[in-house]
Amino acid sequence: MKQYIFSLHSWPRAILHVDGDAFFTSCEEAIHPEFKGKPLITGGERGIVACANYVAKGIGIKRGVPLHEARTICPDLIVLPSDYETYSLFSRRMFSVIRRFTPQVEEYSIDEAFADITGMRRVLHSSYENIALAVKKNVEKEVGIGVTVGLSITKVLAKIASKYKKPDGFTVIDGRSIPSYLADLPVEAVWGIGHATSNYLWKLGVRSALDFARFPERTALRRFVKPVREIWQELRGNSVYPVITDEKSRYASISKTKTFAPSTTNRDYLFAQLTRNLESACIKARRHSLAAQKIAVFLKKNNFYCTGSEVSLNRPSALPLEFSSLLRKVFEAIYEAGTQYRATGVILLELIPDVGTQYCLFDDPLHLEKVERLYVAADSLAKKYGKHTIHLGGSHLVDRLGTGKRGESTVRHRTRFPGETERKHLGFPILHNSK
DNA sequence: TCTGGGGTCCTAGGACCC
DNA sequence: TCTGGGGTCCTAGGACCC
Repeated sequence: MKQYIFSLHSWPRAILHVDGDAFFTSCEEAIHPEFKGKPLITGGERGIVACANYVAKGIGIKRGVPLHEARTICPDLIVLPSDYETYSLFSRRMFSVIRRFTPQVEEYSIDEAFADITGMRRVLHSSYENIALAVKKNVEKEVGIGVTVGLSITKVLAKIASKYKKPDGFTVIDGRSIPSYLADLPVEAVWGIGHATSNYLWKLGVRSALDFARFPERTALRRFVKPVREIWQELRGNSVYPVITDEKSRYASISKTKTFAPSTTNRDYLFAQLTRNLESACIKARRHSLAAQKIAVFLKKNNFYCTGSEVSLNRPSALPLEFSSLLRKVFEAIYEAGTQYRATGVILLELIPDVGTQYCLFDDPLHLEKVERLYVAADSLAKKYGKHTIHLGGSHLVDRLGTGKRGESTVRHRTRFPGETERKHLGFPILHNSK
């Protein structure tokens, strides 16, 4: 068995990386052809450029630029809010076109896919290069957006190929031409090599991707940590990253963070922000029928350092009320009076499908049912009137109305909160309308 | 680069238990 | 009570990516 797997990977694979060109704006142009050829950006709702089309890029409007600056550069700029629902639709269409060529498709992000077409030449009566070209042509024709395609023998090399020329690029890196593509590529431009690693490699005398690929094996195995070792292998043409075909519908985590300007020391304000983070995260979790088994809470200081804590729950949940007294306790443990904080965040972790409530021995099923019904109602109201139509009352109320010990669990070592007292539920929680 | 928001994976080292 | 070793679980946090 082992031998079989090994031999399967011993001949070169053919891997495609398909990358949407200025994806968000391309989707908008597909819907509104009248925008084509004009400077266009999305991100209007956040005040910064999320995506710029190539016309806008040509006059210096890049991702991350503040809107007012972009408008100064180009008064005629067309500014649209990002419409993720629509882009997801285009994304799914792109993936389904690629799937016609091979079932081995990885939905890497909303605008990127990897596809393993190894062994498809005979089936499709075509060379790998022509299959790759056909993928590009078909996506463009059927989805109506431009894509860049890279073809090589590993994922990292396919990524380098698609990056080599864009937009509307098509690059093939076969085994023999690997060195010529890596020679002029700075090592920090390789997928997976960030600041920390490139600094380290710099000290070892590695400058280009080719230096990295040619790094002696003995030293590489000893000096590189696993992720770096794997990239090193991939650059040398040894495929170690599989194309992951699992549906990416399940999140491992859901986070909500909020940065505020100016920063603040105000404890009530910070807690209220955390409460809102928690609610938003839970809304998203419920939308995907997921429940968290763990929650992380953090505060970001002005110097960008975060203090926070992770806590396990004794029962998976996506209902803020069940977390609320826990949230309070974690907050009290990490908050330092007088410290300026610039952001808050909540992360729901270890998400599992929410298959109805699993009651614990000492839970009160009647109460839980009430809480659940409440959120079903809240979610349907949110659908009609928008998020946060209904939310938990002010932070002082949140504390008083905590659901007591239920829903909490053992809080481990560094985040132990002694002196916890059992609190009886005070009746139906008070909610108020934010409008 | 005066730094938004949403994710994933890996690892060192502490806690706890023989 | 002290000492040592080994295994497992878990958290904090680093590093990267889109």
